[in-house]
Amino acid sequence: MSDLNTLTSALHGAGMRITPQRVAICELLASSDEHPTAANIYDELKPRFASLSLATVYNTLDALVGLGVVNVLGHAGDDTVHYDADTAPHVNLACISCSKIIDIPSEHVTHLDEEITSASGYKLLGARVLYYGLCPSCQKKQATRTQ
Amino acid sequence: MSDLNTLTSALHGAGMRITPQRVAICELLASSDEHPTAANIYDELKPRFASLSLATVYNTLDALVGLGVVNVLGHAGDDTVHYDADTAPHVNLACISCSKIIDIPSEHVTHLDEEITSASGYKLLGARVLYYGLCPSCQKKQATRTQ
DNA sequence: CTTTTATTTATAATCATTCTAAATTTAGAA
DNA sequence: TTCTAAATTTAGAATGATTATAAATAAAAG
Repeated sequence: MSDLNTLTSALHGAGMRITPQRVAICELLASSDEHPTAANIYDELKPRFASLSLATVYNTLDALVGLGVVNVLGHAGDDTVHYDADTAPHVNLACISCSKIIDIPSEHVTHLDEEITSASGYKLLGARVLYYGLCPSCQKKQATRTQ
Repeated sequence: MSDLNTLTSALHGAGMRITPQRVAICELLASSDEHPTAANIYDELKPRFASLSLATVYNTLDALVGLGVVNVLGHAGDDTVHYDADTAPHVNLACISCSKIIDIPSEHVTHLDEEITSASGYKLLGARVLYYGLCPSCQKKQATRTQ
C-alpha cells in the first residue's frame, strides 16, 4: 500500500506522460496490499482496458522501479517477479510452497537504509527484503506427506 | 563464502547422494565471494566435467535452497537468478546498471531472523536481503549521459 | 554380479519478459 | 480547433532462462 500521488508524480517528474493506462497501473499498485506480478496487473485491468498490452505493464513497472517508488521482490517460489509499492522499510515473508507473501513490520529494517548508504556510497533505489520459508499451514501439509 | 561441509552434509542429511557433480557445485559455491548464477557455475565446471548438464546445476541449487543452506538473491538488473552460499545475515547490494553485487555487513540484519520467526510462525529457509541502486561509478556515468 | 533406485544427461518444451514496428495518442503550437 | 512532432501503446514475434522428459549411467544393497 502506498500513495497514488507519489507514483504518478514520480512519473511526471521524470518527464513522462500521465496516460490512463499508467494511472490505472499506479492506482492498482497503490491500493493493493498484495504483491502483484505484471500478469496480475494485466489481468485485473484487462476488463477496463480491453486493448491493454503486457508490454505497457512491464514498461510502467520498470519506470516506477527505476524511479525508486516501487520495489522488485523477485520470484517467490513461482517464477514470476513480484512488485511492492510499499517502499517504507518492511520485511516481506514468502512461503515457497504456496507462494503467498505477507508483510512483517520490523524495527531493525528501519535503520538499514542509512547504514547501507553511508557504508557504500551507492544511490539506493529500492530494496528486496524477502525472507522465505514455510508458512504454518504448509508446514503441517509437509509433515503429513513425509511421515 | 561458506563451508563446503555444511553444503554436502545438508545434501547427505536429506538422503541425497554425494555425487562428483554435486560436490563440485558445492565447492564452487563455498569458495566464492561472487554471487554466481546457474550459468556461471555451469561455465566454470564445464572444463572439469565435459558432460555436465545445466539441469544438474539447477537441480542441485534447488535442493540446497530448499535445505536452507543457500539463498536465492533473484535478478539483479540482468535477468538471471543469483545465488549466495553465505547464509550468515548480511546485506547484498546490487548495482542495477552494471549488475555487480557486493556484500555489506550490517548490525541490524543480524537480529532479523529471530524477530521474523517469533512474529510469524514461519519456518525460515532463507533470506534475500538485497538492496539495489547505482554504484558510485555508474552514478558518474549516468550524470554524464544526462547532462 | 545383479537388481533396484537415484542421478545425470541431452534435448525439447515452457513461459515470463523483451523487442519491434506500426498504429494511436498526447501536448503544444499555430 | 487543426496540425505536427514526439511519446506511448499495442500486437505479435523473438529471446532466453528455467523446467520437464525420457533414455543412459552410476551408485547402493544384496
